[in-house]
This record gives sequence, structure tokens and C-alpha cells, in this order.
Amino acid sequence: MPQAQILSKNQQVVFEIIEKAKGPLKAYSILYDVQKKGIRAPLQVYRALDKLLELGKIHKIESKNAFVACKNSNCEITKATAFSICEKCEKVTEINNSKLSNYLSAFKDSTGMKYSKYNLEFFGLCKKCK
Amino acid sequence: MPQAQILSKNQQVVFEIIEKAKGPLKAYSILYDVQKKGIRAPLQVYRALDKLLELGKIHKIESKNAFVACKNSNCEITKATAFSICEKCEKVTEINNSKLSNYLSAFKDSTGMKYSKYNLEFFGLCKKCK
DNA sequence: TAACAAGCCGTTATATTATAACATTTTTAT
DNA sequence: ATAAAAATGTTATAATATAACGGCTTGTTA
Ligand SMILES: [Zn+2]
Ligand SMILES: [Zn+2]
Ligand SMILES: [Zn+2]
Ligand SMILES: [Zn+2]
Repeated sequence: MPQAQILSKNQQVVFEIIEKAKGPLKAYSILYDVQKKGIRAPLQVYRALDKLLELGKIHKIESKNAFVACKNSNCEITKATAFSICEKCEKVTEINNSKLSNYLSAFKDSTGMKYSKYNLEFFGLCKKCK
Repeated sequence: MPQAQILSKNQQVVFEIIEKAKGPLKAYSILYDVQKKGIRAPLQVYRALDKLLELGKIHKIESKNAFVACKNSNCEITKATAFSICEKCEKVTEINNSKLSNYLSAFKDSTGMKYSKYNLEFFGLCKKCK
């Protein structure tokens, strides 16, 4: 069983902010939030974000340049992500659907290219906004 | 039959650059290319890009902040896009696979949310780079 | 234990991507 | 002809992200 990753101080601080947030956070909004904890520069935030992404503890919502904590029991699968995004209230949910992930992981295009990673973003209206 | 959209001058200029390109282009690289045609400011480029996106003549590769011409016979379906991206040579191909698009267009998550749009990006190594 | 590598940290400066705000002109539809 | 809608041009600025430099800590190993 793999040892739980120990996060460094800055990584921990940034991760906690993202984990507690109700929705995706932008890098500079994270920076603002962590200033009281002594993190002052964008680069400090971006470095923590990079590491957390690499570990699969967070994901980036590409269409929003924002970050969310992984909701799939600390996703080893930073390589296979799918999100649902409400176009009205901006609510983002990580989709955890094994049929979908199996389908996409097995997908091969006509050129025979085999993929090692994918990211899927669905857009629509959530229950509340519909 | 819907009349072919007539592009304005700036839209046409920007579109031609993207269409002729061998790969995805970034906004400021487009700006550089079109300066000889009298387009001087970022906004002029971004406005053209916005319109072209809306028309489905181009798509944005979110993970790269770059733009490609639509290869699916001028995609009415700017709402259902899928790309394959080589992580080594950066080659990007628009995937045109009806099984995949049917599957994704019909996808419903556990909350019953129905989607009006999606974007999927696959990453891997292309034939050449493999 | 010396010395080396790897990872993390802090700081300043700068690059890259994108939009705000305002004034004007062109195109389209009535 | 008139009014509404779309496109243009320009300046300034906002938002997102990385480069470059130097130092500190920790664990490995010669
Ligand atoms: Zn996850
Ligand atoms: Zn909503
Ligand atoms: Zn297309
Ligand atoms: Zn390649």
C-alpha cells in the first residue's frame, strides 16, 4: 500500500483552501486567501498547484482556469477526468462514472492513436438552474 | 438551406491565418501574423476569434489556449468537440467519430443533468512520435 | 562525516492571455 | 431615411502564468 503523500507546508495550505471551497478557485483568488498564512507571491501558489495536480489531489478546470479538489477518493487518475459544469451558477462536479471512464479509456481513433490521458468537460444547466 | 455566413474583413483575415496553419495558433501569434494586414490590437483579434468560435468555424483548444479551424465540414456542432493532442509534437487533430459523439451527446450523469455541450481533449503520442 | 542531489522556499521581474471603456463607422432591416 | 445591430479602431489595464536567481533543508551515499 502506497504511503500517503506528505505535503509540504505551502502545498498543504493551498490544498486546504481548495478542498474547503464550494467551487473552483482561481490562482489569484487562492493567493489572496493564503496571504494571511505567509504566502505572498503568485509563484508560490503556482508551484503548490503544480505539485497538487501532479499528485492528483486537485484538477484544473481548463475552460475556467480554476482548480478543484479531486472528489474521487484522491484520484490516482489525474489522467482521466470528467466534469459537469453549470453554465448559469458555475457549479462544477467531478463525474465518477465507470462506464464513461471505461469507454473513454478504451477509445481509439481512426489513426490508431492510443491515449494515455483525457479531460472531458460537459456544460449545461444544473438541477437548480434548470 | 442556410446561407453561408459572410465573414467581415477582420474575421476573414483571422480565419484564413488559422485555416492555413499546420497546428493550433495562439492569439498573439495570430496578431503578429495579421499586422501586415492592418490589424494592430489584441482586441481586434479576440473579437474576430469570438465570432468565429460562435459560428463554429474555429475551436479553442482549452489546454493550450490556442485555436484551430474546424475540420468537420464547418461544424454546426461547436457544442460537441473532441480533439486528440500529441504530447510530444503538439499535433492536434479534431476527432470525427459518430459513435463517440452519439455516446457523449446522450450521456446523463447520476443527477439527471442533461448537457447541451461538451469538450473532450485526449492526450497521447501520435503515430510519428510513438 | 563530507559532499552531493533533490525538493522546497522566497523574491523580483517579466511574459502571456484576455478584457474594459470609449468613440466611430458600416451594415442591415424597417 | 431611420433606427438598430454589428463591426471597427484605439488606449489602457486586468488576469493568468513563468523566468531567473539564490538559499535552505533533507535524505543518500561515498
Ligand atoms: Zn479526480
Ligand atoms: Zn446551476
Ligand atoms: Zn469542428
Ligand atoms: Zn507527435
